[in-house]
Amino acid sequence: MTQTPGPTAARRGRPRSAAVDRAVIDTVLRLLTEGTSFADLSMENVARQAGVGKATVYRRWPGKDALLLDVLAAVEAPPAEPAGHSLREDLIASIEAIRHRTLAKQENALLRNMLLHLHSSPELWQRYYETAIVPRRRTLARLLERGVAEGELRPEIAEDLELAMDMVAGPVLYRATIRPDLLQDDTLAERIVDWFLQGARPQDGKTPGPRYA
Amino acid sequence: MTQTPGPTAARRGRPRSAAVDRAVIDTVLRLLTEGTSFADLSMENVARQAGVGKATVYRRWPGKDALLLDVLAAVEAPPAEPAGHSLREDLIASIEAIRHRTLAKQENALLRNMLLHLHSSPELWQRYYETAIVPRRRTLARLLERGVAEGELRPEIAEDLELAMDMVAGPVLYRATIRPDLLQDDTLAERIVDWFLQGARPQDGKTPGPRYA
DNA sequence: ACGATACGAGACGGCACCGTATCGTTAATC
DNA sequence: GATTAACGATACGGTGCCGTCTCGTATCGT
Repeated sequence: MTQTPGPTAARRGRPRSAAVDRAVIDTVLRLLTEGTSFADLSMENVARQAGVGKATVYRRWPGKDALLLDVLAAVEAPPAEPAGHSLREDLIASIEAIRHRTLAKQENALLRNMLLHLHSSPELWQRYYETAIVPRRRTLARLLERGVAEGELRPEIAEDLELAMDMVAGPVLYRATIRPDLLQDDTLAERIVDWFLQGARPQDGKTPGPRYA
Repeated sequence: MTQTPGPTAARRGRPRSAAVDRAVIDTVLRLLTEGTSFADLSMENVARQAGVGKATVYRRWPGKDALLLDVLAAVEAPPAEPAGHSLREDLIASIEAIRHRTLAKQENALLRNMLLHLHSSPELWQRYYETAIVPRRRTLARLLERGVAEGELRPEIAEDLELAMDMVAGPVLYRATIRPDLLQDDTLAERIVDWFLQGARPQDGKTPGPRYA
């Protein structure tokens, strides 16, 4: 997998079984979903649970980090791309997608483990970030840019798109990580987006603006 | 510590050294700050680093979890309570406090470790949540309630105070956990609060409201 | 058929940590 | 000064994982 010996050259002998790769990766995902942390994952136990020889695992991956790298690559990128109706509806769909994704045990387990290793394993984090976060974020960015272009959002929003994205996605992601119990609310995405838009639309006439007491 | 044998009864023999408690807890905090995760912390190494006998540690705490419980209790509750000037300024100070706290390595390490064990160690999470999160949250809640009472914020905000708090604190906490690189901006708290207030103030006249395309 | 390679199973030595016990020493109370 | 308990140090047996290696078997190219 990570180190296929011959490229596409006529390889001799018995070929590697693709079923083994799947079995190992599926087992890791299952264990993570069941609450095992990265640290508690052992090559030994993974091999045992997958019904696979330990040497077979080491033949494919030199160690746990390399295996985890492939596990992250295996969680498929989301199709997403709401790109449909009104800005409001698309934003709601986008936030709702985040909410649902982080409610799923597997995604949640991956996220929490990756957050712990954000600093200690930059390579792992990089892979996770680009697989799981960047696509969603790009979708959201395009939505906001379109909103600005069509005059539905204040022009200043385009100047710091990162902040705008965090203003609308931050609340749900905060709950996803710190208060998962408050994530059940089905109307959450809608209420967040409406609130966000209230401060994001062009001001008609008298702008309230920062008022000092 | 967790299990002082005699209450205040005239204890015989050599008394336990308070310096040992501090040395052990300080060592744990140091190791965590240096990047060691909860899982990688071993009683053996903690004792060694603290210059303390292993049995001495076990005399105070039955295991790692009990020790960590006391470590969490040792991070002092913040005085905070801005309670000063305008609503806007108090909100900014409150958000800015969150930003600074999560920029500190020790707080950051604790937060990340706790997030991973949110589900697996509810007792630990409980302690951390009440020590580190609840006080800040209560301050923020009082601020918003006061804002509503004085007519600076829309009355509906009082109906779901949790959501309001997450709307204003979510963005910075999102960055604290997932995008620490975007947390350096000194004007961040101010911009978030102003944006938040723009959607949180009472609407004068024509309310934009949800607009469908 | 035959050589090459992957397979599951598991033995191997080594290592870090677990939690307990045993030293001689130290600092309290009686 | 005798008793009592905590101290640092260190040894103890036990456990789980590491990464390598060797079996006998299965599956491919030639």
